[in-house]
Amino acid sequence: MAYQALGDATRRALVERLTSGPAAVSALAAPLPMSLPAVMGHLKVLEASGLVTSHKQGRVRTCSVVPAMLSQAERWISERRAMWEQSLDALGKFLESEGVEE
Amino acid sequence: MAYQALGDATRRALVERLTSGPAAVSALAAPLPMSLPAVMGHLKVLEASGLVTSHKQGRVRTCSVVPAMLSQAERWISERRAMWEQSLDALGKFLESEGVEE
DNA sequence: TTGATACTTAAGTGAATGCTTAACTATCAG
DNA sequence: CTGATAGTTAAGCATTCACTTAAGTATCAA
Repeated sequence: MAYQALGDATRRALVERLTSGPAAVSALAAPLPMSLPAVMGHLKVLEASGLVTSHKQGRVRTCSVVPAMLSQAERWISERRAMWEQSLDALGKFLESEGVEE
Repeated sequence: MAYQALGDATRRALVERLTSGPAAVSALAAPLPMSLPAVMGHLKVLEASGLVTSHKQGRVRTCSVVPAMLSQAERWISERRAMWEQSLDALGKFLESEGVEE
């Protein structure tokens, strides 16, 4: 799932960087305080989760985000939130009964 | 961040269960194929991430989701997706220039 | 062909995770 | 008080993670 992939700060930074356009592996690695193989590992996770694609031309591998996957993660959360809001009445009663502030 | 917390399947199941209303620790643990201390650990992670709150009355600890935190996670993704869509033109040009199918 | 570039693979390490069982502590019911 | 219930803490263990360095492979440029 996408959350596993997005659970790491470095990978979120990679996704964030890629949202402004495709980039080569070394370009992605340059600003990060770690070795290139480490960045490769993160890209592999992102690609396995479907959030990112890449293709190689010559010796350069170019990566880009797959917006459909971001949408999917967004939808999961959105559905849960909607479900929760449906049961806000229950929450209200619960909080009252327990005497919790706010 | 919330993604770290949502990265685990058990914790997503807990959040999902809680979206239909508050529940006690043992009620949450009952359907899960693991020990109660293990579930406690997951709840601690969820609470640390802000996705879940709990309070104890007598010997029962009741847990509930914090919708604001789900919204925050949703917003992060939403913003990234919007940013990406802004640069869809760049992607189009990129794909053309690389001769990628679709 | 020679050297630099861009990535890839492999091996290894330390820390964090996810789990277990066992031993408590704190209610609550009778 | 006594026993059952609800949760908590502690110790230990196997696995996974996020890195590292070192040693490749494949282009490309001259």
